[in-house]
Amino acid sequence: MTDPVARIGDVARAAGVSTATVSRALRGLPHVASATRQRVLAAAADLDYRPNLPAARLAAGTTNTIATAVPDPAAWFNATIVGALGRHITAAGYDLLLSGVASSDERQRFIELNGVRSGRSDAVVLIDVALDAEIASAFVAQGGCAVTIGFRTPALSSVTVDNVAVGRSATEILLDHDHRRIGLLSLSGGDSLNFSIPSQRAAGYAGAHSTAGLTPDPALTVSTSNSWAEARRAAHALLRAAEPPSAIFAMCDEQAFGAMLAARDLGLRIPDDLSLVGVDDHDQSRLVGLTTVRQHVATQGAVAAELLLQMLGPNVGPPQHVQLDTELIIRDSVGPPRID
Amino acid sequence: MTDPVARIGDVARAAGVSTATVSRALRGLPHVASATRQRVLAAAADLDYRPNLPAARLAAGTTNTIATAVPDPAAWFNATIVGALGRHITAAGYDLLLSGVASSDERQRFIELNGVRSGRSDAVVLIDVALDAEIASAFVAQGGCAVTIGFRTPALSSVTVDNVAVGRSATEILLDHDHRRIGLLSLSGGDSLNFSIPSQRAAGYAGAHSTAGLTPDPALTVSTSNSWAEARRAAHALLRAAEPPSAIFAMCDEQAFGAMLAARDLGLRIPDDLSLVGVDDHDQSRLVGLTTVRQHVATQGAVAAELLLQMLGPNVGPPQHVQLDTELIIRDSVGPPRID
DNA sequence: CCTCATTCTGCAAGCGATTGCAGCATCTGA
DNA sequence: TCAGATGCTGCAATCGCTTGCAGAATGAGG
Repeated sequence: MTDPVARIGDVARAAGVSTATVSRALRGLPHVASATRQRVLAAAADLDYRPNLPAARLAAGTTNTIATAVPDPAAWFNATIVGALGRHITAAGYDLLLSGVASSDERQRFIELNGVRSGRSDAVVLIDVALDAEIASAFVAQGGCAVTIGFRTPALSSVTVDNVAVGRSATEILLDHDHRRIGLLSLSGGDSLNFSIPSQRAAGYAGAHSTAGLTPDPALTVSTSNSWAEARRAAHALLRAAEPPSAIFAMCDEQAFGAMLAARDLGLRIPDDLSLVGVDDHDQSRLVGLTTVRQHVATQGAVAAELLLQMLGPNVGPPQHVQLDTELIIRDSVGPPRID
Repeated sequence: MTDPVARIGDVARAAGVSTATVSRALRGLPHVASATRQRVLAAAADLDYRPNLPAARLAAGTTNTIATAVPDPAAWFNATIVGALGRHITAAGYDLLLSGVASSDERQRFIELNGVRSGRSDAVVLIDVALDAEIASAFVAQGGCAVTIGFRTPALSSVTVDNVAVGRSATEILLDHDHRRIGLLSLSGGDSLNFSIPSQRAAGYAGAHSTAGLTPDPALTVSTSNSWAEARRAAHALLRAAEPPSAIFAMCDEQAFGAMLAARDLGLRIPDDLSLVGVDDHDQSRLVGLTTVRQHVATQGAVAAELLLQMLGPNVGPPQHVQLDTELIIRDSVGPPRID
């Protein structure tokens, strides 16, 4: 059962060289005669040798692993980013470690666990899991390497979108259609992950209002998770209030889907009885004709990977912050308010 | 910058004990006096000590890591499973390594990379990435530990659903509504990952037909990926054929969404002009009123985690195969065929 | 033919934990 | 008070690979 697996020494013996040479040959390092390299490769193949990773990592002091913290790995947005991120870093020879980080305790734990000191990972990417500037600085001071997606901390590289612009343009299209009571389905991020996106989009929402000389009714704002079921309940409540909104801005498409369900429950047609704008441009948004502010999600993962690989490369620079464009995608969920 | 990080030796010195004792104390092993343990914990906290993982793994010969192979981590089904899986194994103190495995080459590479010998992971879970029985046996012969989700190989533990029953019940409801030309949107799995699910569901589709004394028209079957865009094109073609189907059975809800789009493109109403059944019970299915065969996706991940942890425990048994129930969820996408 | 530069290659010292075994206290019961 | 348990600790050997340094071999130039 536990057959003796080949070690580097066995390969060395078989090839008639030292372990040092085997190590170099197998990793394609220079200073190995090509004849020798061939011999080593043949011996390794012959013995079906696999280097032992922990040993290599211990000796080399590097892990070739990138750890990701994700509030909810099953959410479309996160899954899409992780997919893109994984594809890129895997191509570069890194492993992807995935951690669900749903609470600030878990976030704290994640940071501690993945400091350079533990040798668990070479770098870290944080998705939507905002960090105190202080913790971030401490992290890099210890040699930590990180990029954040969805929020920005000076000390860390980041990839973001302009979330106040997102909130603004979503609100504006509604305003432009003469809506005056616009509900806001805000996003609650886990418990207290300092989730900054909702407040920024809300700022855009408020900004658009004030530009139009209006003040939004605070009663029209409710927070829910990105689950459509929860959003549905919230929208339901909103729509059955004494003075219901004629339109809803949902901070993510999944919430908008929930709002659609609520509208259907109440016999409201979209956009005749209720206008709706979301954010993300979820795969399914097109299906249901949802007008939304698209952010290029997979691209965010790809860019993050790029930043990471760059940081892990030979010449490190200061943290970089890239902000991606967003665009309003007009479909069929926005129209003029119904005239009663 | 590279401040001297604390090693186990530093903690030992600070606590006035040996590294052996520190190691035991920190891991909660027995045979440590509680006073000593306190002293060690205090010293460790004081120095902000983190064990070096590669070193620990090398010495202990165990990695506390589980590697997952997933064809497409961004797909809803996979993301949901990974989320559930991750939650459970993280709770048990394991790390989750995620690998996208889109081709059979990558699958092969994944297996090689994650054999016990490499010390990359303690166990492996394969999602929808079927394996030759031979490779599977070789894997366990070398001490590999694995559970598969979505397909079954004798040598490995597995969690599955009865996919022919799935195909059968989806088809039956259509047949029961007097549909006689039922289109089949089949799933093509990457290139050649031996993706067995489509053929099983297709068998159920054929079986239901023959039970009813019918033979399905092969021209009504088309394969696409699970992208709704691709499914949309395929359904489009199907519906514009000379003799279009009056109903479509889509092997996953995402495909069904694509079919819905196609129907809309062509001005067909559901279920008046076209009936539709999917599989999965995707989050959004409810939103669009899709009748579907639900499989409990998150549960599959949870059960897989359970099997894994059990296999990694002290007493290993033979591989276990658990098959989860499915259920037909009736919504609004199935009706009688239109009478021309 | 000699010297110097240029490649290769091997030696051996780490990397930072874990753990079997032996040794020393302390405790128990007679 | 003494023998035998029992409970804590420490010693030191490992785990398997990487890498700085020095030595050997080869080639080029004069």
